[in-house]
Amino acid sequence: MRKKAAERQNDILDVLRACEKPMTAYKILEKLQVDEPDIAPPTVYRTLLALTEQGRAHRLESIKAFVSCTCDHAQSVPVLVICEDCGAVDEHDGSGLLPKLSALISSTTFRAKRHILEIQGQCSACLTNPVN
Amino acid sequence: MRKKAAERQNDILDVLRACEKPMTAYKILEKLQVDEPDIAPPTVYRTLLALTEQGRAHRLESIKAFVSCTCDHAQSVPVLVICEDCGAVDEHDGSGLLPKLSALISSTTFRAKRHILEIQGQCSACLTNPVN
DNA sequence: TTGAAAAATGTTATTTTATAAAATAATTAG
DNA sequence: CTAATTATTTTATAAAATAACATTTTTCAA
Repeated sequence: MRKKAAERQNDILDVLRACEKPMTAYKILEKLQVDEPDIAPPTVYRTLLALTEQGRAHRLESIKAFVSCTCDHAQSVPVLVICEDCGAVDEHDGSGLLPKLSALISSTTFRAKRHILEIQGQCSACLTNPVN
Repeated sequence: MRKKAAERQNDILDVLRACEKPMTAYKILEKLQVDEPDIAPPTVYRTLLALTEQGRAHRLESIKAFVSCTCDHAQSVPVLVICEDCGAVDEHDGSGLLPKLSALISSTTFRAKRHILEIQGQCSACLTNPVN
């Protein structure tokens, strides 16, 4: 028996929501394989592609991992804030940055399709308690 | 005979400058191996790390490739604009975005170390001439 | 000097991430 | 129904990155 794409997508979103830290594709794969041992990498990557295209999940390019979207899925400019120490990721809506961003690049001549905004550093918890 | 790090860094910058398109670590490796067949991946990655830390090169996280810096190497917020069609990359200084960015994230409680800003889309040449 | 400790670089091997291509199953149009 | 199309899975491999270890160079105190 094989699963419909939508069902698979929900499975993976469930996995992402269950861990509040970002997960790599292969970590997700491991989790899925607990119930369905025969799942292979392409299934995970295909499903993650669908989820990110829908805006229901985000790919953290700089750390090769995925999180579920916690903001408005329709927003076009997610700003992902990554703590280097504990790995926690916080999401913000960066649409307010668009005017400045467009002004910066020659926006009359470049058609932007995707904005990638990631910020790496230390979250307050890790600054306060460096043991983390 | 082995090379000093600084010399190696210049070699790799030369490679990056010679091609105006972004290069992956392994493409760079291939170029270097023309003259020095025994170079291995870690040499390239170590050198690229030094170059990016110095700001002399940038890593395009979303396409796993590198370009030489064409702006002020000291700038902290490079905005890298990537054409999906022809692969060309344009660099801008995004320091002007910092106030808005800081306001967006809870900057009092998060200490930002690195900003990653990449924009994917179509450059004017590819919009005009879709054959590219 | 010289040779022991530290730093830098090189090498081997492996791990991690990602995808191409082939195979199979489901769906749909006739 | 059943052939054609589309979607999904499987197998196998490619591509990217790094861990661990080995070697060379440098530094500097004795």
